[in-house]
Amino acid sequence: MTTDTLVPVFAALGDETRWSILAALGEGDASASALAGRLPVTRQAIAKHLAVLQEVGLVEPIRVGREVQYRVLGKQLTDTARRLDAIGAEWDRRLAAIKRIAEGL
Amino acid sequence: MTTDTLVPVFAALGDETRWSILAALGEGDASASALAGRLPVTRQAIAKHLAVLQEVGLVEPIRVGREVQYRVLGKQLTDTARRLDAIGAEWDRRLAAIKRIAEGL
DNA sequence: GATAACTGCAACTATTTGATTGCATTTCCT
DNA sequence: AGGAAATGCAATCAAATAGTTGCAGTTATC
Repeated sequence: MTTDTLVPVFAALGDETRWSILAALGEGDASASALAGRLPVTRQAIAKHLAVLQEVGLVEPIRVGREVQYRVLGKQLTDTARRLDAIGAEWDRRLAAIKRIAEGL
Repeated sequence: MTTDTLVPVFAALGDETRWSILAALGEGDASASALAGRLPVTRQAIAKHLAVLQEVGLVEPIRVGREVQYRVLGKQLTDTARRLDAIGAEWDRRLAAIKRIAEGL
């Protein structure tokens, strides 16, 4: 289990604007144009963010006639959460082991 | 529950070099100089990364004589994981509700 | 007390990236 | 068919950031 696939997901999640997009999509699917109506950035900026989010599997495009709606994918978030939790627990486990050895037990 | 405090943590985690620092620290506390011996970047670059990681609570400085050792904090990672999991689950819950309404149930 | 090792600060560079404007293209609807 | 609304692509700009070098300040150790 490497962090190769994990890091780009965090990079994607490390931007406020992308979170506001995700938050909006969390209330229902929407197109880039529709999102541009609600957020203080241009449609093109939103389109780029959506491309980033799609790249890391946080969002999925759905063609509906002439527009492309985007759906947020909770699974990717919960999967990422599980991996993070495992890594954090592993750190604490190892450091506790080192401490035990240092105390000569 | 806002994402204000969450986003900087992700921004910090969205960099490969910082992960290699975290991975090294996961095997035991170390100073910036010690880390510079193992990683292909300068001590000063590592110092900057450690400052970022400390800022978001992923790492903690421990003064030991003339050097400053850093310890990785698994709790911050597991806490972040819980919040992520909750958000992802909420998205799926809402979208399922919308789908039910759309189907007229 | 001198020297060596470690940390801290500052200036600078190059790359990345978030955001914009402008235009071309596709697709629906009357 | 023609107009309106949506997406796609390209060039450009400014700010953020990862990285470097150089030097000053601290703290052990001999």
